[in-house]
Amino acid sequence: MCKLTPKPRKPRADQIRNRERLLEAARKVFRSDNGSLEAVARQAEVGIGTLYRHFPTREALFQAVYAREVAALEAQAQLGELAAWMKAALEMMATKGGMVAALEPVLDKDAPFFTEQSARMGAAVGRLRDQAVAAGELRPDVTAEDLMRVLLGLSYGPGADASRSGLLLEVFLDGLKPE
Amino acid sequence: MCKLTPKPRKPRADQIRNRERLLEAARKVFRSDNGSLEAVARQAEVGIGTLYRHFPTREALFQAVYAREVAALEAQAQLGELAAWMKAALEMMATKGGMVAALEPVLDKDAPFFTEQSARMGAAVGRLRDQAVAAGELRPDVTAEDLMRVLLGLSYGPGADASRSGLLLEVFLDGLKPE
DNA sequence: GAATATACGGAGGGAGCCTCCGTTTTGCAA
DNA sequence: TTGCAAAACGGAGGCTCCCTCCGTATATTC
Repeated sequence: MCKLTPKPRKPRADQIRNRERLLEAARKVFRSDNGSLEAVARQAEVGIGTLYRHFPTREALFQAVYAREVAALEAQAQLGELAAWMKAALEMMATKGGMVAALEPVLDKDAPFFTEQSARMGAAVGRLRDQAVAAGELRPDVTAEDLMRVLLGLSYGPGADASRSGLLLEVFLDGLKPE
Repeated sequence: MCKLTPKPRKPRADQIRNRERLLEAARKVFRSDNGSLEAVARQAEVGIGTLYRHFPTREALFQAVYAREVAALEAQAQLGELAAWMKAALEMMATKGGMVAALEPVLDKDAPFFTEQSARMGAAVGRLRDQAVAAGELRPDVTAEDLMRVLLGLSYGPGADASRSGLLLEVFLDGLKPE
């Protein structure tokens, strides 16, 4: 009388367990190792096939791992302080190297589909940015994507130096004022 | 009577020819393909072993390919205009994706040896930066490495968008003024 | 034209990516 | 409980890339 959908089965226990193991392993491996997916599977003591079934693409795994970080940044964005938010985001990226992975998809124009994570992230930043523009605190020709790009650029790639990126963000924020 | 060194032989013709082919092939492959070294060798119609003999590491190949670009930027730096130079560098990177590879080594603190290319590049930027500081046009707390970092960050990695990076550099340069 | 230093090519071993499918486990109904 | 089909598991296997090593080919030199 209740379930009109075919047959809702309880998810299997091993499925849940393995997913958890994989996420845990991925966090470790992404932070140190070269980030090979096979290494993640090994660390999780799970077959490589299992990894791919849970997370069909590398992206999917990244997204899942850093969903929590995204949520935190999203919450922080509620406060409505653009400059403060960018500093917090930078901080987060500095301490948690892999965090950048969560930002990437937002910027990838070619992404086959806008995932929920990146959509939420993008929306949060967009809101912040719009408020700042409305308040006359931000050059209107700078978009939310631009802001993400800079954050990513400052903390990503070879030569990224956490001890300097704070200063560089400062410089950038200075330049962001209109007029 | 002249050569005290053992036996100076003329370099073989095929050696020179192959080196040229490899550089040409590398330029093409780095710009489009995934940048696999095997692809470079194939494109050059040369054995993989030959590639490795000429360029023992990926870095070595990159460096050779972009040595000319570096020289151009170095020349441009002679003009002594920091802002103009950064714009030119950005432009170059936008049109020639692989150019970033030439900048990377400058930023890599862990590089086992400071190559000539990166040393020249670093020196050129350092000079520009010092002049700008002396002229009171640049915050003295920003180093030459910082400048490179930003250039790299704006044009490198996922989401890099040549059409936006010009504006972002503008913003950054605005923020660079002291006071 | 021969000798020999020099360069060439690619086989081969290691590793990662991803797919596919036979085997095992699990939830559910009888 | 027991049985069974759905769901999940694991890893072999086919592909590509990385890099080394060494037998073969060739340009220079005498």
